Amino acid sequence: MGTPLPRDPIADARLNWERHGWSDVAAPMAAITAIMRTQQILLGRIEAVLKPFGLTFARYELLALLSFARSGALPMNKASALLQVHPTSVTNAVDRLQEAGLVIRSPHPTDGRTTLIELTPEGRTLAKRATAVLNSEVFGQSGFADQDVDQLIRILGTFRRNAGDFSG
Amino acid sequence: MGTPLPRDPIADARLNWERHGWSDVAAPMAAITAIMRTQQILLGRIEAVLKPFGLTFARYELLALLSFARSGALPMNKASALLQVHPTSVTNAVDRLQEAGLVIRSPHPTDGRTTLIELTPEGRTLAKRATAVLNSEVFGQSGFADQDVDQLIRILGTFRRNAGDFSG
DNA sequence: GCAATATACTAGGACATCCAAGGGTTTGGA
DNA sequence: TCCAAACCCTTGGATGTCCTAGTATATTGC
Repeated sequence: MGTPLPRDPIADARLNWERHGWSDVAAPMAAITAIMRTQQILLGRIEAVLKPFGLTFARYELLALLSFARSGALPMNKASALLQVHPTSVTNAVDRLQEAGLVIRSPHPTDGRTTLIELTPEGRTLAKRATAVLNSEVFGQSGFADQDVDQLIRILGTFRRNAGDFSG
Repeated sequence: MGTPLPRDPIADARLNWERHGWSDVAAPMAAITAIMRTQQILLGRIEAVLKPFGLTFARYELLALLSFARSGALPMNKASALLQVHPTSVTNAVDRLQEAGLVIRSPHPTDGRTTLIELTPEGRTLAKRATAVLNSEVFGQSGFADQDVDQLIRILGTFRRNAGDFSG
């Protein structure tokens, strides 16, 4: 997984698709496979940057989300919806963040079913520090040209809307 | 995770970034986050299609890779390199595919360290059937416009090359 | 008012990914 | 020739994701 391959494996897969008579879907196959691989590369970079903070991307995302909430607190179901992950994934992340003293669970004032996740001062500080490093080490050096960033935002935004992520 | 949100959470995150004075990296942050989410959506669709076959995407990828190898067999380390995943992930996938009778492990004829993964007739048949459904249900209905597919292949191809995936 | 339905969170299980470490096989330089 | 270094695969552990099911609380409708 270290040395670069002599050929692009995804381009090769596309050629294989075409050779087998699936030319009509070869291009989307290649695009989708490229998205999978790109996500893997980016996630690796992000996790490497967050590791010194004792954070994973899943935990960081939750921390960052809370840090932008005015009160520094959110119901778990709201966090699940905004992060677009399964509720059990939020439970998992909160468990670990709570162990680390970065968030606390507190009961919802009016709805007994709901649990609020609240940022602790330590959590807020760590979120700030982690964001600064992510900005400089990952987002600031994404390797995408500016106009390509715009293209990605447009293309993937349309895709996500069509997939039912949001209606706006 | 079912109902569409009223607003695009990634666009909101971008606004938050800009509000906090990180405008210079807000766009790449949004693009990268969109890639993460898009991958999640696509993986979900793929897994749903493969589930009736008793396959996951990881196992399918290995099966497909083998089906394109002339001999229907590949060394594990080669599969690991081409699929760009950790060797232990290949071990895991092969274990399960072997239990299902879709591949068999065989010793390398000259190198005692190497294990060959070989497609069984059942494995080859299943790969073919699964590919047909993936083509029609996922790749053929990706939701990307044709020119956007080309853009994605170009943008992500450049990114992957710069990230060291391949040198070609 | 009370039962039926809907919602919120958590527990347990199946999978996948990576890392670290260990045992076997080859290769290559002293 | 021979031993150290490199390489290949597997095991064990930590994390994350999702699904299914179960418990508790709210809401709805009769």
